[in-house]
Amino acid sequence: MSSTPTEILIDLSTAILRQHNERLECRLVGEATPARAKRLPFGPFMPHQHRTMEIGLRHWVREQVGVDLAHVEQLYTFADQGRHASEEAAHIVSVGYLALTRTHEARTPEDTPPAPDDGDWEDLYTFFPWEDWRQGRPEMLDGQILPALDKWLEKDTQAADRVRLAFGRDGAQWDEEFVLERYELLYEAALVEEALIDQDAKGAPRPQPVLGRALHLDHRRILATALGRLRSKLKYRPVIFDLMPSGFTLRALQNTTEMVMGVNLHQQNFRRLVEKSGFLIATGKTQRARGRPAEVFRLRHNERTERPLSGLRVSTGRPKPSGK
Amino acid sequence: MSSTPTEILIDLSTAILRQHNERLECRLVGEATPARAKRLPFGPFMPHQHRTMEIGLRHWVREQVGVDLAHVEQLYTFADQGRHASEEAAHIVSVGYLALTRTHEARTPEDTPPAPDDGDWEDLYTFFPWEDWRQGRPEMLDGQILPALDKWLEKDTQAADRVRLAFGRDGAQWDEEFVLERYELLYEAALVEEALIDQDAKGAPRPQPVLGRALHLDHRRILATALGRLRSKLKYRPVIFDLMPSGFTLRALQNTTEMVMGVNLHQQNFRRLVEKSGFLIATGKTQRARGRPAEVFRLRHNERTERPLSGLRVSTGRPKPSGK
DNA sequence: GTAGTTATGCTCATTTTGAGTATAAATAGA
DNA sequence: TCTATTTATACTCAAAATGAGCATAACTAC
Repeated sequence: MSSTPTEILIDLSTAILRQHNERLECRLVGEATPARAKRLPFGPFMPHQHRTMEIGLRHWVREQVGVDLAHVEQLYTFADQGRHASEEAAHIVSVGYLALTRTHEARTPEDTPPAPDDGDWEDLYTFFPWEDWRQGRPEMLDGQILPALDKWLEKDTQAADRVRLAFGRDGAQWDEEFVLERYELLYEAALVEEALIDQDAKGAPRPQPVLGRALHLDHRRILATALGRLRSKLKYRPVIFDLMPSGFTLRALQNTTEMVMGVNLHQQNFRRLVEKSGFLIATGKTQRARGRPAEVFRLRHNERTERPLSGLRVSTGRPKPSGK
Repeated sequence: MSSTPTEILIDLSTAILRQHNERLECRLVGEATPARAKRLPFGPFMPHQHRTMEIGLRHWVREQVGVDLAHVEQLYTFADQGRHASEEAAHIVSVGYLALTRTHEARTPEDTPPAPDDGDWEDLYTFFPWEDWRQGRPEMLDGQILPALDKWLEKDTQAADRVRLAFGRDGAQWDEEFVLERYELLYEAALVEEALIDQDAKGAPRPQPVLGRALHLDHRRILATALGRLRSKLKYRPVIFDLMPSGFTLRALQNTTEMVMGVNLHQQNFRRLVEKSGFLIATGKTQRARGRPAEVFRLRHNERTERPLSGLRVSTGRPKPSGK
């Protein structure tokens, strides 16, 4: 293509998440065709225009995607596009970002519907159905994933311990933060479509179940990194509020937390945790729905800078004592 | 220099840490001259030779630096070299890495001295003296840093809250993980040499105290990121063992932890914590020095893959109840 | 021996956490 | 209007984790 020895392009790919319609949603671009899956919003990094990558990113996200980002965080820089067909022009290094945004809130109950961001937002868990434990342990785990992994392990016995840890078998706990580790294992075991594409561009016969919806190139890997990082970060930094509107009930906060963590939490203890954290201030207003009206809270000082940013130490239950 | 619109080079800079001589040490390269400070070990990323950046990194580290890396972790990708004089040839994006390595252990007490890695290893805290609280709160904080920051805040009052949080004032706790935040503030307030260099290449009169030793370009920023990440990661993943030799006493483990965290820990509680974690197995051997001989432990299964990798939830003390 | 030093064992009061039960305040339908 | 249902909020209680210290063991140095 070019004669320069290493022509490198930097591509900023961003997992933009929001909470909307009782779902954790991710913004996508492009049309899904049989040949090409959708992809994350992206833009090139242009060192001459933007001093830092984050500035560049915020810029084209606002232009192309039309949302204002609350929290922005660099995730990881992937250079091994070689794991995909390297027909692409130059070498592309993609820097993955996680961004959180708030849905616009209706000011009054009768206000315009929540400004249905015209973009293409999809439920995050369509890409990682095995990560959503809110309805209990997903059946696909015991029904499809673990059997298929076991079959794979017969050949590659090396990975047995990684599988055990990532998928919480044999006394190991399911750790909801290991999103990336699980996805990578499924990729290696050729249980996700991206692996099949990479292995063999010509439609080879698909073995095994093909799990979750695919994305362009390694974008699902970036998305997995994003979810894992967000789940992890929730516990020690107050990022959850960047997914919330300015006023919200504790139940809404809990719902959002549960969406992100992929598990259900104990309501009374969640309340205790949040109240003790001191992040919130009651507004005095209430919001009514079906049962008893709920108090509306807002962030203290409208800012997160107030206290030792400890985050919500949400816990997903104590490990059951195994044998011994 | 070149006519291509965006010629980008990727530079892998690595903070390689080890524990040696009762110190937490960092590997440096280059000679310090008045014009140029030392720098972190680095190498270019060559997409044609190495499939992933980490592979490339491990390769040239072994060649040039001559150490085997235990833990390797990508930290952050910095593109704003523009914050430095952009006379440099092309645009350089530097990907920062954190790597941990073990010092070679003498097999018997009379063995060859611990293979004094011929490289240039320096005490990490010469670059961040304010981060070491093992001898108590560093005097330079109240003596130099905070007064200078206050003076700076008179002009830029915006940053007051960031300073409060990062440096733990007005009831905020000192959070040992905020290494980067503190360094960035010192940079912005022009209290570190790198800031003076960037602002004005020609030796302008140095105001203020100049804190800690400087490094090339933004390498001290990478190092700050490394220390912060390591301090944070200790608490939830068992990375500390990648700094330890194969057999060690609990006191040695505690010393290493204290070096990293920059604080002293309660010995008995540390022991309880480690024992409960189940990471270690007593070898039956003991190691004698001055007082009662200490038992030598080693990692379980010689691997970290055993259990829910919870890390050592080291605590640095409960926040003192302030007013109310 | 004896003093000093370090490792290890154990106790104890608090705090945090997981898991309930109980009560309050609304809606929806008979 | 009454009643069942739903949701929010308040409290309780036992178990586990945590912070701090005392006590003892097993050495070295003199």
